[in-house]
Parts: sequence; structure tokens; C-alpha cells
Amino acid sequence: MPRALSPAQVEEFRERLCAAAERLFAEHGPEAVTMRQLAAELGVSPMTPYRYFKDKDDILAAVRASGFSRFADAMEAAFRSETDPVAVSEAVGRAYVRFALEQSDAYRLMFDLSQPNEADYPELVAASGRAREMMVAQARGLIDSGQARGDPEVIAHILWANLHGGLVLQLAGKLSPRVDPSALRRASFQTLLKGLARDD
Amino acid sequence: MPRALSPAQVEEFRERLCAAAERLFAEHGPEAVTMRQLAAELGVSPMTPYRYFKDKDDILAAVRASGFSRFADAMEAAFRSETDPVAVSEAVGRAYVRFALEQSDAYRLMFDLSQPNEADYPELVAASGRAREMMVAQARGLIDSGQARGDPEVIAHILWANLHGGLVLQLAGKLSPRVDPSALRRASFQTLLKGLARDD
DNA sequence: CCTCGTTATTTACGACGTAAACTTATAATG
DNA sequence: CATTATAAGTTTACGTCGTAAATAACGAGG
Repeated sequence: MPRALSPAQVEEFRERLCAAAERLFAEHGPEAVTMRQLAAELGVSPMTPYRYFKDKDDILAAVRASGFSRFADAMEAAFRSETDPVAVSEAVGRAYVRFALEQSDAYRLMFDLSQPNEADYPELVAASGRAREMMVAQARGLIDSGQARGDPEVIAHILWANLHGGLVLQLAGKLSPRVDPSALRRASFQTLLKGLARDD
Repeated sequence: MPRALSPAQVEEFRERLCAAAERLFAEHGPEAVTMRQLAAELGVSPMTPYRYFKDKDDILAAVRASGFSRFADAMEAAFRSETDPVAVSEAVGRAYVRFALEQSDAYRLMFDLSQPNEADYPELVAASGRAREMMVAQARGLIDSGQARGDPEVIAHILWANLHGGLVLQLAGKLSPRVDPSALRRASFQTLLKGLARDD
């Protein structure tokens, strides 16, 4: 039999392809990520990736997973950069916004509304879970320090929904021109903190 | 010269096509909305729509505008159905959620992240502005009744970001399975109301 | 009735995702 | 060491997409 692909070789190709896809995304936008361009980028024929991925959706799931991984890295670094709970939340929030705005093509892809069920892609579940876990950890800090009360997972999701909602409205061009996006984020965070602190 | 198209005939065709597109969206999902299927639905050749629309993006902009129009209608009806400001906000919120979940294909399209600049489509600007105006009106109610303080436009956007964020996370399948979407929305609204009411 | 301008259809092009047929190269077997 | 089975990779091909260009159909003015 011929040189069978070692798992390491498979993994290496998958990563090279993933990196090429991210480069195309970042430099030429989503419409540049086609099987043919991807193949050209790797100096390989358009059908070769099908040895390593089921189909294009499978590739996109891998790219999303990789995006969530970098996203989680960024938030974890921010988390460790502060100690005061509110400062931690602010730092994580800043890292979140920074990622969403600076790598907005990745962010769009990661939260695309017409993606196939994430449950079919275990590495994507793992990576997005890691990002979510950071937000829960940050919420726990707020609770433990008495800045908020309630279920950490629910509180994390309240803050997350707010941040994400403002960002995607901004990215979709739906915010009123009279509202400054970053002022909106500040006002949202302040308001939520006040609401979360109340003890009635 | 031949029967020249009267503006009324043009408008009639545009509306018929728009309705057909909405039907395809709702019944067979976004991938069914192709020029060829659209044409078949109208009993016309695939190139005919190009007499009435610049290109497919132009058609999608019209469908979005129509979606925003129905969306604004639903919220306006909810707005008028109550008098107490908090009840008005809740009713408008319920109408919002109802629309997003029951006509989720339309909602997805309306807030798609990779749509062309909305400013190029005046009727879309008008329709989405009408929806936004409803949220500002509802925020004004909260302020006038002393339930909130601050700029109505900013407050409207805070509430909007929260609602939209939670919904798109839900639609994208990103919410933790341990968090119930509608419980999350209730908790978010409660928290925001508390935060907005504080006078410090 | 013929002609011209307008509307609609037909045909055609290049790009897409990917199935199927084919080629190439190697590693195990005789 | 030559043979051969088989995995890896390429080529070709199909059906679909959006839409440009060529063509046909047709109705009002001369």
C-alpha cells in the first residue's frame, strides 16, 4: 500500500488550509473564499481539500473554530490582565470589542445566522464553549465581589447579548447615525451594572 | 412606440415580485430565492426582473424594506394596544420577539451582516427608520413616566441591542443549552429597567 | 403598412460546489 | 526485485448561479 497519511500530516494540511482561508477572508472578504481560490493558495488542485474535509461547510466550521480559539485567547489574556472584578469585566469587554471590530470578517463568520448546526462540529463546540466560559468566569467575578447577584450563566448571557447586539447592529449599519457606537456600549455596560447591583 | 410601462405598472410588478420572494423565503428558505425560481413563480423569464430592478441586491433591498415595514406595523400595533409605559415597552418587546421568531427568515435577511450599504436604498432607509422610531417612542414613554432617565435615542438603542443580541445568539445557536432564551429576555429587561431607573 | 422604440425572451459566459473517472506513486507481497 | 493493490491527487464534467448580449415580439406614429 502507498504512503498512508499520518494523522499528523492530515492535521498539518487542515491547519494550512484553515490559515489560507483566514487570510483570504481577512484580505479579500468572504466572497473570495472559494474552493478554487483556496486550492490555488495552497498550490493544489480544487478537489484535494475534499480528502481532508467533508465539504465546504466542514471547512467553514474549522475556520469558525479557529476564530473562536483566537477570540478566547484574547479574552483570557484580558481576564488575566486585571484583578478588580469590574476592571476585569471592562478589560474582557474591550478585548471582545477589539476582536469584533478588527477581525470583523472572522466575527461575522463565527456568528453567522445561517450556519449549520454547530453540534455537528465538535471542535467548534469546544472552541466556542471556551469563549463562552470566559464570559461566565467574568460574571462570577462580579457576583463574588458583590457587584451583581444571580446566576452567573444568566448574567454572562445578559452582558453578552448586549455587547453582541450592539456590535452586530453596528456591523449591519443599523444604528442611528445620531448614536455613537462606543458611547452606546459604555452606557449599556453602566446601565447593566447598575441593574445587576440592585438587591430588591 | 409600444405600451410603455406606466409607473403604476412598474410598481405593481415590483410588488408582485417582492411578494413572490417573501413566499419563497418563508416556504423554502433563503437558498430558494434565485432569479430563476423567482421568475418561474411569476410565470416570466429569468431576465425580466432586470427591467424593474438593477440586480439581485436591489431585489433583496426591496424585500428587506418590505420586511421592515411589516415589522414596524407589528410594533406600532403593540404600541397602541397599551397605555402604561412599562406595559407598552413589554408589548412592543413581545411584538418584536414574535416577529423575529415567527418570521425568522425575514428577520435574518433584514439584519444580515453582509448586506450592501443601506444608504443606497432609500425605501429601505425609510422602512427601517420607521421601525427604529417605534423603539425610540417606546423609550420616550419610559422617560416621560419617570421609569428611566437619559437620552431616549440612547435608551432605545440599549434596549434594542439587548433584545436583538439575545435573539441573534439564539438564532445562531450560540446560547448555552442551560439558558432558556425567554427567561434570558425577561432577566435582561428587568435588569435594564432597574439600571435605567436609578438616579445616581 | 411599415418602421422604430420598448419590453420580453433566448442564448451564452464565467464562476461556483462537488461527483465521478482517471492518473500517479508508493508500500506490502510473492 | 518485480508486481500489484490501494491511497492521494488531478482532470474532467455536471448542474446551478447571476447576469451580459443578442434576438424576438409587439404596439403606437408616420
